[in-house]
Amino acid sequence: MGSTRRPTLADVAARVGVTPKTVSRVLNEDGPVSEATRAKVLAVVEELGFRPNLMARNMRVGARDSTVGLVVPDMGNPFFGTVAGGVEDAVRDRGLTLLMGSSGEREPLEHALITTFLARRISGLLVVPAAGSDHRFLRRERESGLPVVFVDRPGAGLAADAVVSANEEGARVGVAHLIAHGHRRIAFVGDRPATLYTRKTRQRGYRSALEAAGIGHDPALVVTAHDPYAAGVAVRRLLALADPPTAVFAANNFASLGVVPALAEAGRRDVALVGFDDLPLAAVLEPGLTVVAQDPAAIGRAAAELVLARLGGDRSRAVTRTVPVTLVRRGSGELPPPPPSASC
Amino acid sequence: MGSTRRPTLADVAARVGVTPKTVSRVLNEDGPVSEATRAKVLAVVEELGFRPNLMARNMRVGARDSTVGLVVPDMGNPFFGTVAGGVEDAVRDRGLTLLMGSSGEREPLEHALITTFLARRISGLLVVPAAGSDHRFLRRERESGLPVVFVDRPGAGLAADAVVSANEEGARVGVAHLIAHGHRRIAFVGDRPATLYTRKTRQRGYRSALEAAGIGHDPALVVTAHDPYAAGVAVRRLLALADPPTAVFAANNFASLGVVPALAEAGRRDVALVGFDDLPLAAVLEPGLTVVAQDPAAIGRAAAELVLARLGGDRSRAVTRTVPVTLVRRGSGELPPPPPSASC
DNA sequence: TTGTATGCGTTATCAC
DNA sequence: GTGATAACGCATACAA
Repeated sequence: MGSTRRPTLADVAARVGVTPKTVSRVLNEDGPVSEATRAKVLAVVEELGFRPNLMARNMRVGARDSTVGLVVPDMGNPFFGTVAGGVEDAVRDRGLTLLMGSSGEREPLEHALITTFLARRISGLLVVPAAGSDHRFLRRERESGLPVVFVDRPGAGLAADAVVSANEEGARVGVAHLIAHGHRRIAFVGDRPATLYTRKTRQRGYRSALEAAGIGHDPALVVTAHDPYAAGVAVRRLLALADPPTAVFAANNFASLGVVPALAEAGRRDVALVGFDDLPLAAVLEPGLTVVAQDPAAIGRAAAELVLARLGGDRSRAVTRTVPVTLVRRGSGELPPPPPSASC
Repeated sequence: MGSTRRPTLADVAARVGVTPKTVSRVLNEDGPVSEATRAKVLAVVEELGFRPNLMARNMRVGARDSTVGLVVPDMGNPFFGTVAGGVEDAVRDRGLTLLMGSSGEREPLEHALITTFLARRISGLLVVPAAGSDHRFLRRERESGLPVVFVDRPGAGLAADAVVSANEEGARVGVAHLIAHGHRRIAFVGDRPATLYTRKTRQRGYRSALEAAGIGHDPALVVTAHDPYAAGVAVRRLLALADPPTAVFAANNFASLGVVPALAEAGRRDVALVGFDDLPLAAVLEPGLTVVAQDPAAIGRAAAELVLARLGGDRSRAVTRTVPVTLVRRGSGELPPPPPSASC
């Protein structure tokens, strides 16, 4: 039980009465082979259920493994899952397989995962860098030709390709949308840590929209929350301000997930809301949630294509691709501010 | 450029002035090594940035690759993403890496993916079988000792371990919950194809709850929908029946995603609803969506543990593990039926 | 404590 | 057309 060794090239060869190399030739359509032996080989391959061992094949002189490694913070997050799907789609046709792991947004785990991938001699590396992680240790690899692409956020300490969403522009568009509907007191609920790339760029978009409209920046309206609960708390606090916001920009979907119920529970259907990143039930809410939607599948595909291009010999300098976002109007972002009333 | 060959065991050995085997001993803490050479080896390993080649290591006599393969229908689905996360967590500590791919619920793709995984000589295989796929082709592998675990749905044509949710019981509990709140006309919105395992088992639970309550089964209340849109259409049709349902059981989250907006648009806040599988915004809806929540991370972990146990030598017969589900009350499932009125 | 011989399954090279 | 030989990077078994 559990011990029937898989057939090898040599087994097939022996059974046919040729050398392994001939079998190899048939399978890889390499050198010339007589039609007779060719047929015989294929027959025996079928009979024995022979499958070439990719480990052995990839171990040829200097060859890399036919895999690409992908590190994400969390596979359960549909954003990263969809990114991964995009990567896999783009990579599969080239005979590459996806090696995947999650870092839990923790630098040590990310590092360990990447190290394992490198030990496997992956053909390309795609990383959604954890906050604060440093990729200097990848320099040697990059120099020796390993394609590295940072996804969703740029990496640090390494000149490598990157694919990101149009974060700043998306936030600007989202906030400008609220301004266009008459709002001037607009809160920003962003991720923690505040140094996170997506947080910073989106906040920059927020500020630039305000500036473009000649609206002064009020630091009291900018809050940080790392989960829905914290976002809910933050919103309640905002609404309790002496001069509260009439609109909220939720800079990611954890923020949206907190802001939406907080507004609902407070019975504040008059507060406008635009979220960054789409949610499955966004259209079902009342009002529907207006969002700046990202395109995670496109991000994954773009990242994979960069890896493939590098693998194909593209030695040009590192680029950053920006994937467009889309404003999806569903109601919450089109609410007008309350009519100006006599201040108490 | 791009051609500095990675250092090998031999390179390190040469630089230290010992044989490769000695270096190997140091790295694997195998045989005895003098403290002097040990230190020297480690120094050179560091200096050269040497990383053992896992491909080569795994190619030892009869050894399998230190990976497990996971095939899911769709990585963008947070359910499967979370399953994958559970698998990875459980597997990582044992030094195994996750090889992942999505089948798009299509049998040929699933087959191709598995074949590739086999060619890589994975140590274990986890599959969420696509509807209608047959796994007879895996018999040889199973017999030669490859651990195979079906996830979320049992496989066909192969005696292998499986991990599934408590589908039947969950549906029974969900429907019984509606019955307990006074409903007797309860619709069932299930997946397509109706032969899908999860569809069948959940429908069985639905029927058994009805039977237990002495409620006759009305085929007109059972509908099939494969996406939110179809589910919405189906619900509208149900509500237009002469004797419409007062409650709906949505047997998966695509169904919920269609039923919720359909009820909202129809202004039917009086229709009770219980969904199978949780949704991120479920608590935010009005009323909150009552669901039978699955535990995808636990499913992934359980599946991985089965693989590990088999890898550890467990040769007992194939088992099916059932992961419990939980009824989460949020409002929609606790709505009473409308008071009986004179029929028109 | 360290070295030698050998093998894993495949492909490259060069010969016949 | 086909074969013999070496090599990829590491580990196992046995010697020294």
